[in-house]
This record gives sequence, structure tokens and C-alpha cells, in this order.
Amino acid sequence: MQDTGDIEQVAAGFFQVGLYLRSKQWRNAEKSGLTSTQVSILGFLKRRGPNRVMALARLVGITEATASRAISTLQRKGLVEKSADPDDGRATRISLKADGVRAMSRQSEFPETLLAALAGLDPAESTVLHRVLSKVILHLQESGAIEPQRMCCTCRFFQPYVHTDAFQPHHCEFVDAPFGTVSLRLDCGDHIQADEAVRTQRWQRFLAVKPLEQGNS
Amino acid sequence: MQDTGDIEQVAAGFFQVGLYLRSKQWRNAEKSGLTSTQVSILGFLKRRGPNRVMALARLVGITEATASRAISTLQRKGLVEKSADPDDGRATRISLKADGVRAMSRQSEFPETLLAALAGLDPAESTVLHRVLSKVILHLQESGAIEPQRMCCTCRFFQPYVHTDAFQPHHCEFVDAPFGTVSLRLDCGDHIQADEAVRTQRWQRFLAVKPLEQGNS
DNA sequence: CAAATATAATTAGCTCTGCTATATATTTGC
DNA sequence: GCAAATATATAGCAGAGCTAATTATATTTG
Repeated sequence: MQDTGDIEQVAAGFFQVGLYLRSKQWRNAEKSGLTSTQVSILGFLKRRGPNRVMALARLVGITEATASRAISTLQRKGLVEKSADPDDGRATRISLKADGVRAMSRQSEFPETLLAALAGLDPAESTVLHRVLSKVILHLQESGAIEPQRMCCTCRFFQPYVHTDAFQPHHCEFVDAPFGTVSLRLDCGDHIQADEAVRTQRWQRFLAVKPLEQGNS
Repeated sequence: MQDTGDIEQVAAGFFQVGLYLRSKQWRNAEKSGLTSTQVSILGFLKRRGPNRVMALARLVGITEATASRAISTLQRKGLVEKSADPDDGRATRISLKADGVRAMSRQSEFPETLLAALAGLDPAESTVLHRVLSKVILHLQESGAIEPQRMCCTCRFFQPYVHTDAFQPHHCEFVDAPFGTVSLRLDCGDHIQADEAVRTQRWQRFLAVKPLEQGNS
């Protein structure tokens, strides 16, 4: 007899990890002196390059007013700089300065302890976890709860489960190579959004494969 | 060829979900007027009953000073009350008042959108996710990153993988009944910490089973 | 038993978050 | 060219989260 389990328990687990991620502990341990919001902003700038205030606000999930001030604080600390956006006179272009890059490389964007815990998972668990996070994040983003992410499962280059190799069943048309579920990206620099139709069709193909049918890749 | 995947991607996934959980959006949607810290405190009080300021601070992962003030705010809002701790004259006992109970039942402790996303997982994914969260949270707690939780995998009543039923391989000695991985608890009211030796021995037994060997329970 | 030490909670002072509402400048649409 | 929309910034508010200092009670120790 197979029950669905207790969803609240799982949510509580995410919450637990979330509490830790937002706590100042791990950031203090690495002596950055940055708040969690500031690290988030720097993280997005690092991964996505220069961005507007508005875009950063949406990505981090805060209002533009809050983002504006947090960015000013980062500017005062010499970690980012503002410049005029060439395409739009109203907009401000925020980019990392050398010290900002250094701050983000000196410490990971994520606490070592969490990375160690995740590294301790076995490959089969890792595979399922990648699938699960893709599903959950896509759901949040389709509900409008979070900003659309540059993830494989909405990318025009993503071809899920087209290879017979159990370890590398997917194909990325951008690099024209097969890859495994553990390499599914949640934030890829080469991401280009696929058309609605293509996207849902491929996502259905992705969902159709039961996670345990694909070997331990 | 089996690679370990990109740990940072997974961490980023947790971070993404964490960003959403701490955003005010979903709480506003349910019109509670409470901050995320306040909801956390109320949640622990709901699940664990009356508690001291210090205990709550550790559970939420904030300093006692911050907890003290947040609790005073909740008191001012009429959601909790303070009373003298019978065992220790220095301590304060915080308990939910009727309005606090009502506030916590009116809205879930977690956003509906996240619960819906998790409900959409298939049972095999859910199983692995429970295992993974148990492993990750245990690791965080053994590293001293978070406060010890009342989870099955440190409980004296927990007997992992002692039944042949693939759907209900574990046994809880407290209720004297078998149960499945999806029912693993991260916060159980009947939890009693097992001795160090017993705990590690059982945890080894838990880890020894590959997640995919147990069927889709 | 009294003195020293440790613990539980609070308070004050600081920086920063995050919100709404408002102001300012620019772009876009008609 | 002018109204509406858009991008940012600022002010004012409640609150988070920190450290350091204070108060009151417990515990340990000479």
C-alpha cells in the first residue's frame, strides 16, 4: 500500500534549510559582512552579468524600492557600480566591481556545510533531486510565485530523454551533446526560452519518464 | 559514465525555494500581517507547545535578543503570552494564545503554491526526497549549523529497513507499526533521542540501502 | 554558607530589510 | 506634442538581526 506521504513534512524540510540559508551564521563564518539580500544580488550579477535594478528586484523577489537601496549600500561598499543604461535613459546598469567579484569568489554563494551535505548524496538520489527541484521550481515560476529562471526545462535547446544511454538521456542542442539528469541546470547562461507549445510538449516527455526507469544516472 | 552533477545547481535550487519562502508575497496573499520570523516562532509553538525564549531562538536560528523582541511583538499583537517557567525563575514560558492558534490555522505555515508543487511529485520522487531531506538536515545538524530536530533518524523508536514490504520497510517502536520512507518525519512529537551508538548504527543501516532498491514506496 | 561564576531574558544602539506612497526623469503610444 | 506607462529613487514606517551591557536567578566552589 502506497501512500503519498506528508507534504507538510517535506515543506518543513525546505523551510528548515531555508532558515539556515537566510541565517547570518554561515555568512559570518566566512566574514563577508554582507546580508543575505546583498549576497543574492551579487550572486545574480556574478552569474548573469550587469543588470537593471528592476530585473534584480524581480530575481531576488523584493520590491524595486528595497532593491534600489540595497544596491546603493553595495555601491557605498565599493562592490558594485552604477552606470547609465545605453538603451534606456531611465534605467541604471548595475555591474560588479573588482571588489565585488573578489567578495563573491572568496566565499561561495552557498554555505560549505550545505554543499558538503549535498555532495554526500549518492548519484541516484542526486538524479532524483535534480528532477524534483526542476519540477518544483517550474511550478513556482508558472504560478507566478517566482521570476522565470533560465532552466533547462524551459530552454529551446533542451531535448529530454532522447538517448538510450541511461546515464545521459538528455540532449542539449546548444552544445550538441548528451547529458544526464544530474547535469540539468537551473540557471544556464546559454538559456533561450522555447515557445509555449514546444516547451509543454517537451515537458510532457520529461514527466512521462518515471525517475526510476532511467538507471542510476 | 556517471558524474556527480553540479552541487551548486542543487544548492541554488534550495536557495531559490528559500527566497520564495522568505518573501512576503505568499504571506500577504493570505493577509496575515506577520513576518516570516513571527510565523516561524508561531509554527514551533504550534508543533512543540510552550517553549522558552532561548529554545525558540535556537530553533529559528536567531539570537536570543532578536527572539526576545520578536516575541514581545507577538505578545503585543495578542498572539502569544508569557508566563513564569515553573522550573527556572530566570526563564520565561511562551505559549500560544487563542488568537495565535487561530492565526496559524487560518493560514498554512507554508505557502499553498509550494505544497501544490510538492503534491505533484510522484511517489518514487517523494520517497527519495524524504530520504534526501533527512540526510541533508541530519548533516546540517551534526555540523552544528542548525539546532537538532526531532526527526526519525535520530529517534530511539526508529528501526530503518527491517521489513520486507517495499512500501513500508521501516518500523516505529513507539506506535509499534511499520511505515514507509514517505512517512519519515522531520519533526515528530513522540521523538526521543537515541544514544549515540544506537543512532549511528541505525543510521548506517539506513544509508546502506540504496534508495532505488526499495521499490517505489 | 557566601562568593564567584554561569545562565535566561531583556534593553539600547546600530545597520539593514522590506513595505507603501510619492516624486522625478525618460520613453512610448496616439 | 502630450498623456500614459515605465525605471529609478527617496522618505517614512515596522521590524529583523547583530553586539554589548544590564538584571535577576541558578549553580558551582572554596
